[in-house]
Amino acid sequence: MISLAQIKNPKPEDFPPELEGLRMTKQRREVLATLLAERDHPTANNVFQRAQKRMPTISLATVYNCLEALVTHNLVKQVNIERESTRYCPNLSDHCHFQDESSGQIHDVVFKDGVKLEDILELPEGTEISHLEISLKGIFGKSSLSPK
Amino acid sequence: MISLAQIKNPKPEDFPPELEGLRMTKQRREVLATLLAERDHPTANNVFQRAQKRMPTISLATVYNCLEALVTHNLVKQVNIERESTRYCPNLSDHCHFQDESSGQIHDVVFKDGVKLEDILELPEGTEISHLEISLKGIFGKSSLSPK
DNA sequence: ATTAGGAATTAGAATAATTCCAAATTTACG
DNA sequence: CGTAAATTTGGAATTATTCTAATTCCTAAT
Repeated sequence: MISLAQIKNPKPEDFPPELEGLRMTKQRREVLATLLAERDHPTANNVFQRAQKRMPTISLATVYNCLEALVTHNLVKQVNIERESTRYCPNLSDHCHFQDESSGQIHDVVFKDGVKLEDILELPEGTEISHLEISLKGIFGKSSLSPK
Repeated sequence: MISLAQIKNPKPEDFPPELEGLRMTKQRREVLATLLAERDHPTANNVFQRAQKRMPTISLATVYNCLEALVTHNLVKQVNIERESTRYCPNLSDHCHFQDESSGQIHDVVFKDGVKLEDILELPEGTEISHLEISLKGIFGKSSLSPK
């Protein structure tokens, strides 16, 4: 099954009427496409402003509703960094978030090779993890790649 | 240097007038003692209610101020779990937080032996971590120890 | 096509945690 | 002791998010 999150820049039209059991309404399409178009971890309000450009009648409440629906159906992840407003991320692979303190930008960070967090924590027998979030702050080193 | 956080049940009177460069006012003493007395990750409001019992004139705003001061001076840590209200934790050792979904209780979880999170993340050269938070949710297994 | 019924959208009101404010109090210190 | 700076206080303000109730939209059965 091809993950839609992988598609470069899908237009709202690209989404089938149902996705992961979620009814794909015009607004949900728009919100999802907005998230996929610019993967910079926008807040609900950011999404609202961007979506409004293509769909001027969409409301903030709807954006909240759509985001909630998308999160519930595992098409989008919520990103919490300290007490800041919630951000949204369409990267569904296992990763965590690093906020660079100078730029404010949030970077996705992955685990090295085959590391699983469960393996490095002292958890009692029988523990079941249903949700896990790691967030970091600091100075994000200039990756030697991607010059400019 | 003996860490005050280690003392079993310190009374407010136990704190010196300065701690980590922080002026220890009556209220700050009280808030810190409250946190150390019951280490169950209370919210600001929980702390307020408890502190009020010994100091009926303390205000919620002051509790917020004191908590902020204590956090800034590294005597207390803030605990964020998803969008819930901030909780406070006087355990200063490296650890993360696991919220049991049936009881709502929050458990401190430590890393196995000598694991450092930095070692398992794919971070670009030169990255400096200034803040790091890991939070988990799920079913917290009954530790075979501590029967009752 | 038409329509009934459930789901989704909308605008605005409501909520709740947290922060701000300005005045009163306390504290440190010369 | 007297003064300046820091802290506390109660209440107002803020802000992200949720709720509400009315409307609109879909679906799918006739």
